[in-house]
Amino acid sequence: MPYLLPMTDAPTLLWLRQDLRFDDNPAMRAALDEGQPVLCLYVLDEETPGEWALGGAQRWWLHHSLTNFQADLEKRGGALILRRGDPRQIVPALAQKIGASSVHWTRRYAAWQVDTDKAVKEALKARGINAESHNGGLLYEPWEIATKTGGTYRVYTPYWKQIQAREDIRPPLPRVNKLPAPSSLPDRDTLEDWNLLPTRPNWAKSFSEDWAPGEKGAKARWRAWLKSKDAKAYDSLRNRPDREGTSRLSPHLHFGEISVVSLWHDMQAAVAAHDFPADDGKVFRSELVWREFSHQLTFHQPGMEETPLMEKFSGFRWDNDKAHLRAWQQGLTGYPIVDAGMRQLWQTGWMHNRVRMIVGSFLVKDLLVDWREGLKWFWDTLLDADPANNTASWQWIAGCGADAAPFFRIFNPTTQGQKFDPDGDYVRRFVPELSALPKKYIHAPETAPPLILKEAGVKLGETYPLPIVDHAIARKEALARYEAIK
DNA sequence: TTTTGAGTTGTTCGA
DNA sequence: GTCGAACAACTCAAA
Repeated sequence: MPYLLPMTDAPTLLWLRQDLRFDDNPAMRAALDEGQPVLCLYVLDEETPGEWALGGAQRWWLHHSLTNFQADLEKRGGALILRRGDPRQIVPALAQKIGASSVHWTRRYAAWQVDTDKAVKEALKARGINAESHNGGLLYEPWEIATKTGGTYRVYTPYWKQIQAREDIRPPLPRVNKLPAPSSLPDRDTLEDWNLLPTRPNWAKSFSEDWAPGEKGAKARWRAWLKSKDAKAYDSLRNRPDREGTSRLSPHLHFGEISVVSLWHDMQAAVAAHDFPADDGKVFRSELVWREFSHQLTFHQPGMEETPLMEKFSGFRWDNDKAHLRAWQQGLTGYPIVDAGMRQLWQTGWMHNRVRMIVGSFLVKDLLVDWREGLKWFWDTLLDADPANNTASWQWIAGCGADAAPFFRIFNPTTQGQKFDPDGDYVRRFVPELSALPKKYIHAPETAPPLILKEAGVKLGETYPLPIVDHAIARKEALARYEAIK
């Protein structure tokens, strides 16, 4: 029996990144199956060129997620070593120092992440240490889903059809309940050393009202949402920012606090038990597959964060007006649904998906600001900022990505607001200066009669901005710019 | 190889 | 107010 082996035997190193969980964790399971004590390592990489430094919002999440993970790990007899620096040096050096015979980790798929992992693997092999990476983040590896001719999918629907037809997603692995650490531990940082939490000002102070980082919080949210009334009308309510129509699991999924494989099977089981409508469950699973689709694109299209998938877009003429970008970031565009979304992002670290599309379309097509500016802002402010999802979605809304919207599809921020926030509740919550406006005018305050504005305490241009651009004019200009690169 | 069918998330115009 | 057509033609995937 492996656990009877003497503790002096070579330990195993488990290098954790975006897999901070004990349920269905293939890398953790494999490390445990080595039958030796396991040392867990997390490396904060702030120096590798090309590696995107963690955004501000995600630093807050990581602090809490690691705190909770560490506590859960210690309950299981385990130990977490925190180190800061370049993993290509730290991982092999630490593995050698503790005399590890093997190192396990969960794969990541953006080009620079793959490069880092390759370098770590080579350095370990050069030292005679076994290195194994695992799929713990996706339903399928990016190379497992191919077209009939062996190519990669650039259109979502056939990709989704193939996954539906396969029905070979692996069952979840059992939860790890014990993960004994070696008796002596190497030097390590403390979380406090890393200064991940914002101070002066503490702009994240309200985050904890909305979020519970960590595996426990992820599971609680998933279970509660699955039972909720709004979830069971997912197909229609997922588009309503004023309702609890979406699962809000994205930050948990990003940090690997919950497994996408578990979500898939849980949903299937809920449908089979008649606890969840089959059609809505299918739409939810197709959203999980959108995440897969973005990850396989990132893997097969290195440089996607910078380069439009459709080459002709390289010549697009942007305005990149700094004042417009700033107004968008601050939620002061004069379009209530846009401003509500941008303020939700700032206040809660998250934005509803429908509203992400509206603000994205507005930035790119109404303000003619380069989608990469939007990508950067989201990277810094979103708790769920993910290289694959964030990049693929910005390219999609800009019209230059895979399966992108046709150029003439330009969202009208007013009608989108009326359609998806029909009573204006979402706007009232995040744009309080408009909260007294009747719903007829809540999405277009500039059309309200003076008396109505006065009664609602709104002074356009003072308490709330006039629209910074006229949508009808901006739309025509965007179409002309697209015409120029055709 | 060539052909055929189809493509997340929309808006506007005019009958 | 509602509805269908036009937007403009391109790329992808499969037969």
